[in-house]
Amino acid sequence: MNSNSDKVDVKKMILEAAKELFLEQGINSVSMRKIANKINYSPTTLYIYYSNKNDILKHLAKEYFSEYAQDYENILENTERSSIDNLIVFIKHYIHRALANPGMYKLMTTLFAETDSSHLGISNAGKGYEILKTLTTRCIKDNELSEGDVDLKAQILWVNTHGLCSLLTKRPSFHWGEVELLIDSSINTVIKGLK
Amino acid sequence: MNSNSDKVDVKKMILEAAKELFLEQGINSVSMRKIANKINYSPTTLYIYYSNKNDILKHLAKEYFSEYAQDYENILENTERSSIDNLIVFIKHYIHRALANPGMYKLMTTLFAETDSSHLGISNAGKGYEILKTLTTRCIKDNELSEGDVDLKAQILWVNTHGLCSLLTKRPSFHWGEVELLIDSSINTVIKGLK
DNA sequence: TTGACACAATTAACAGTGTTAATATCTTGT
DNA sequence: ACAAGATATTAACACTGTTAATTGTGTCAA
Repeated sequence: MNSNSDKVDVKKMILEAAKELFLEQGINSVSMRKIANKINYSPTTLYIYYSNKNDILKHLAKEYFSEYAQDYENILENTERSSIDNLIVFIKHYIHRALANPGMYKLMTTLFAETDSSHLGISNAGKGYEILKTLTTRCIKDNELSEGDVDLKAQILWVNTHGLCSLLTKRPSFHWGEVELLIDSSINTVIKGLK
Repeated sequence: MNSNSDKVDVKKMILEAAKELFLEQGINSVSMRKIANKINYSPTTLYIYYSNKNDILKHLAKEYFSEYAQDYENILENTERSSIDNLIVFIKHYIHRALANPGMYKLMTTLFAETDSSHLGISNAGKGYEILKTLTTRCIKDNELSEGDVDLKAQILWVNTHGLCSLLTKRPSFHWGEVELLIDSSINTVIKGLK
């Protein structure tokens, strides 16, 4: 009785419709009924494929985090660049991914901001930091960064990276100057300080 | 007919009850009815004093931002410390305020993360950056930071400060080492890089 | 004392929310 | 052709933000 009677993957259809609506109207303005309407299904059908609204968000988050996993692997395995250049490439890649998709980035960080976020079960979330740490370790070994607590250095880099993503996506109307200049300068400043 | 028949300020009572509940359960889990129940009023009474739920949030945000306005003024007017020390004091003060009240800080930043946040009308929100810029200007004048674009330098400091607040409040369960060490190191690293 | 008027608070209701239980409708294998 | 299983729907519950209409309450002028 509905128009999408092809043998499409309903589970994926729901995810796509939800993503589109969330980006368009924000999490709280999108109801299960709206998602269902968009794909011409009854609201309760969504509960056959996902246990609840949060579950849909969870799957979207998983998708988002795993989407660039391969890119990260490639950077990790790169041997042509110097270790410090490789670190910078990773950081910039991370930032530009957030800026290219500010809505999704905000959605994900909003998820974490909620009280029950600790039990959200997003495994890939902490992966960014692990890569950062690995790259930092290599820089120290190659004498491109000073000796010292690796975790501390990686966390300082993370703080800077996250700060850039967070502020630039959350406050796009602020009178930033040239955004690319800010990104470059910020990264260079921190790395200079870490040397 | 209700127990709070003293001549208390109902508007303030609502704000306090709302704040308590929001911190306890998160914005979305708190309904107007819950707030009303807490102070033994009918739900619709809230609409006499505030135009809607967002209005309550807005007032809470205003309160939060103006609460420390005097502290900031004091730092600005301090003449005993060197300009660079004064800058550091401000940044640390800002960070520790966020860490002392992570729930409130998360609430405020969640507010900004929503789509309609630009029209939220929080005037004090951008004040932190203005102070940062003033303090940075003084540091440059006193030769404690290198010459160059003041806004760029202030924004780099802001990025770092915000990153610390955001990550430390939003991901308290992460295996940070000694938090104070991270804060100090992070600030020192950026300032060293800016010199 | 009465009446008028403003203020404070309430009841009832609307449309919309997430979610569940019970039911119907299709698809498939035998 | 019929049973079984998967897929989808209808109806309902308790709850949400919010509004309109109504009640009570206190103050002041006549």
